[in-house]
Amino acid sequence: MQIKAPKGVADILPEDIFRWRYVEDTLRNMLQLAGFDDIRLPMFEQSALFSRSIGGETDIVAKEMYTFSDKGKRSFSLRPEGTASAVRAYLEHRLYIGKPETRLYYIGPMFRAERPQAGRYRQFHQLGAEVFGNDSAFLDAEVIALLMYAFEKLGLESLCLQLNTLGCKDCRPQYQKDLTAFLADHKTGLCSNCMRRSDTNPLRVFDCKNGKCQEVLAQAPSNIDSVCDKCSLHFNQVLNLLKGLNIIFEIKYNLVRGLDYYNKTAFEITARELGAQNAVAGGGRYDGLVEQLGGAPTPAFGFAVGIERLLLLLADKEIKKGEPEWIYLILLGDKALQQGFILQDELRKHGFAVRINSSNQTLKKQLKQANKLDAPLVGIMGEDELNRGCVILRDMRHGTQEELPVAELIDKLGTV
RNA sequence: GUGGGCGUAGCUCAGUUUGGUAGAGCUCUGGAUUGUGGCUCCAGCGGCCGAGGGUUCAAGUCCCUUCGCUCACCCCA
Repeated sequence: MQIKAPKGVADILPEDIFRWRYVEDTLRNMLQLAGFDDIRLPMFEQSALFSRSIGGETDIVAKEMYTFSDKGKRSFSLRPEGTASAVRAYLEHRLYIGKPETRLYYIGPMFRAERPQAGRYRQFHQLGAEVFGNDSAFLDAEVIALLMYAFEKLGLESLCLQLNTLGCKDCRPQYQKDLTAFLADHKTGLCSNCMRRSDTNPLRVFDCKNGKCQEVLAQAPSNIDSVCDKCSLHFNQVLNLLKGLNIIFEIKYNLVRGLDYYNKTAFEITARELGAQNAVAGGGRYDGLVEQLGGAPTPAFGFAVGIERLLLLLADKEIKKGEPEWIYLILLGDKALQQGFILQDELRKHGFAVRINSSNQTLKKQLKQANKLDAPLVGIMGEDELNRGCVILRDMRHGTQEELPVAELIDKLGTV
């Protein structure tokens, strides 16, 4: 039996790389416009980093992490997301020193041991961005707007921006308590799924499609009424700023994120076309996390974009490849092959991309191979050309060619 | 972890209902005479029909088991 890639883990093949580059470059450019710096974070961390930040009871930590121990007793985990690492690096290297705020972004693979399905993989790629040290609603709106702009540049339409406020450490616990108490009182009216959820993830109950559950929930305490004045003010400010930028959004009071560290603004950008796993980006504010991981109290806001999901949305889009100029040397006979080999070396040292055909086959066959390789230019050297110190330069796109001295080839290529 | 769908050539798939010699298109290789590619035409290579067991004179086809892929639940990017 052939060894295959693990379930949910995919090769990104050469023929698809240009699509990845297109998406990554577009997002990178957008982030650079807003002063984000690139950071490269490790792909595994001490397990405790994730359980402490994401939350030990969350699905991500409780059942989706790839955890292993090294030769000692230390437990490590492949990162299931990037924010925890970013915060860790921010603290470890004192990236806050000398700056009023710190803006970071990173891009790379994340790992979650879930059952794969459309848009969900065990190794997948995220671009994440984090801002530390700014508690203003202007930041929330700025970053969300930036992301929407990037998606617009990518040519994505019909995306849906959903927002919610999760409250802060002062008002959220009370709401959670109220809601849990309410659900406990009305357990009999709920479906089995919701009964389970009322313990594990109470807010999720609002998502239920069951009509009976919805009837019960109509009486439930509402999130928006329960957040404190400060949170409410912050949220409304974010909404107004977005409106001022003509960004269309909807408020989704049952939007809840699967990571414990979020507070206040939470958002998700979804795409109908994607099927069940329809979130292409998600994020929000996490003002308590830096402190929780041992730093000074530091407000923070961040998001992550799922690259594969973005690529799924762009699957039908024509993306231009950018065909580089290069020359394929067709060499007929041993002497020409020797000369061509040296010429290949010289051309590369002058910065021209070049490959020789060392098969010593007939001209016809070598031309066919040039065609299959999509060579834009071909240099032909046989006995005749060799004797005259010349080479035929053929443009494969137009089918035109000319003969010129080998010495002039380098100059000529510069002008093609 | 739990369900549904699907596994036949490198790729996309017929063939399974009703058991009877393994198929098509694309790709690939060679050819259509001399040192000029793409287009066309001709020929050819390529398969333990996912794997194992069972029924049968006979299994790609029917039965059981198993593995893989995929979609969905859950959750998330």
